[in-house]
Amino acid sequence: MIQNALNEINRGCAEIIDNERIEKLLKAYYEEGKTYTVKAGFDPTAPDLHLGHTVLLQKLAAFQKYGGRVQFLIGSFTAMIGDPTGKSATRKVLTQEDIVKNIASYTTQAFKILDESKTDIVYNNEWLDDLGAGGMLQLASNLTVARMLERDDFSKRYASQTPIAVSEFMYPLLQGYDSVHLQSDIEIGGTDQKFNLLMGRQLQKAYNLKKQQAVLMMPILEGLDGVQKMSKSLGNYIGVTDAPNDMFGKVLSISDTLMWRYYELLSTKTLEEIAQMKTAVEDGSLHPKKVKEDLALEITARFHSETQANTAKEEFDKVHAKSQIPTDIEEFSCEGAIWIAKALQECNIEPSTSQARRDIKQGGVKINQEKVTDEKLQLTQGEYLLQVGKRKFAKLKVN
RNA sequence: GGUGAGGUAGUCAAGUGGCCAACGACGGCGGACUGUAAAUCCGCUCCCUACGGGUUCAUAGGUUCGACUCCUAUCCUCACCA
Repeated sequence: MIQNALNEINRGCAEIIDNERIEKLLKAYYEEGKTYTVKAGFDPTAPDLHLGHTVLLQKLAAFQKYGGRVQFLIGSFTAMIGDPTGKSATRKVLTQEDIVKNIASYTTQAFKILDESKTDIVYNNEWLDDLGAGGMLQLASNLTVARMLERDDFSKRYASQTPIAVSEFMYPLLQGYDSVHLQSDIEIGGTDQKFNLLMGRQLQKAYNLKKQQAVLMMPILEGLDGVQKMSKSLGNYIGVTDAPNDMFGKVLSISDTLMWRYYELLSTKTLEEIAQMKTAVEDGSLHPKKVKEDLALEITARFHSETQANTAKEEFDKVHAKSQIPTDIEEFSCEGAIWIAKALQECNIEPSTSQARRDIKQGGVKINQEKVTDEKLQLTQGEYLLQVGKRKFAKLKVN
């Protein structure tokens, strides 16, 4: 039993510090029914979660299955500083209203994965506000500037003379202090958080807590391109709130190699099942397309519903595999005859008439499934199905 | 504060008086192919009812028949020195 739980908890992890502690906690749960706390911090700087965040959430959910109580920590205080991790410039500071708004949409999204009854949402301003200047100084005395500058992102910024606000130095300390206050047993975060996570251990010791938290680090999920980390600013993300069709399509667009990584970090399938699929694909008995479809279905169903996921699949097959027309097409209408290039522009499927002409010349424009060859074509009264390329559609009614 | 270099299309980056709507790369778009929105190959890539016209190379003026290219001023960026 314990071994099972351990396996599931270890799955996909990049690094675990103090695995023994985790084992002991699990043992105490199975033998004495004692629960323990697992802390994860979330920075309410953006309102939307993407699959990269859900890697952590799913790990938290795994802990919940085995006696863990999640401390879902909202960095309501620290958001005002901005985490310097991986950043090359001082971050913009958020206003209180922004933070409140972000938190609300954040938690609803998170509870699609987490068990709400085993989760405590905590806000770090509740105790950090009261820390006071004295407490702050005491806290800061636990760390030397030299150690702080050892951090890659800080030293790079320092070397390149990019400004570092002193307040940013406080960030890891405050995050670590959260662990002191909450007396967390385990903290999890991304590998890029290593410094901050270890600070929790160091501070717990400094503040004479009996046990130091174990630290579990998850790898950073690659984005759709398979190279850079998934992030909104890079545009290579799958958002938790993405429409079913988009979500399904985005998963299918990843490469076959990346697909296995997503399986490991995002799927609820067991590692054995995944290994079996992998062998089957390698010896040719299973088609990789099928495997990827299953993944897309699983992920889409998690955030929407099984029915919606299946609809999305059908829709995808229809449009891409069989090059048929999608179900929902935006409709436009206009008065009087209209020039084809102008019509495409009006329907927002071409940015300019020049681009429209080019695409017509190249045979990329279709009306009612028929290729358009005449770039001077006038559309007279009637209804038309306009198409540019394989996936831009519009319906136009000419009155 | 001083000195030097530079600002060119979505990005990077050529072009140093007419051959420039401006080489090239990436990206993007279209086509072929494919299980795929991957890879590969081909084409396109400022706007305009368009074999022609219009507006571009930080901004504003100027020189010239003609300027992205020369001059002047302004704004911004970067490097070195202090």
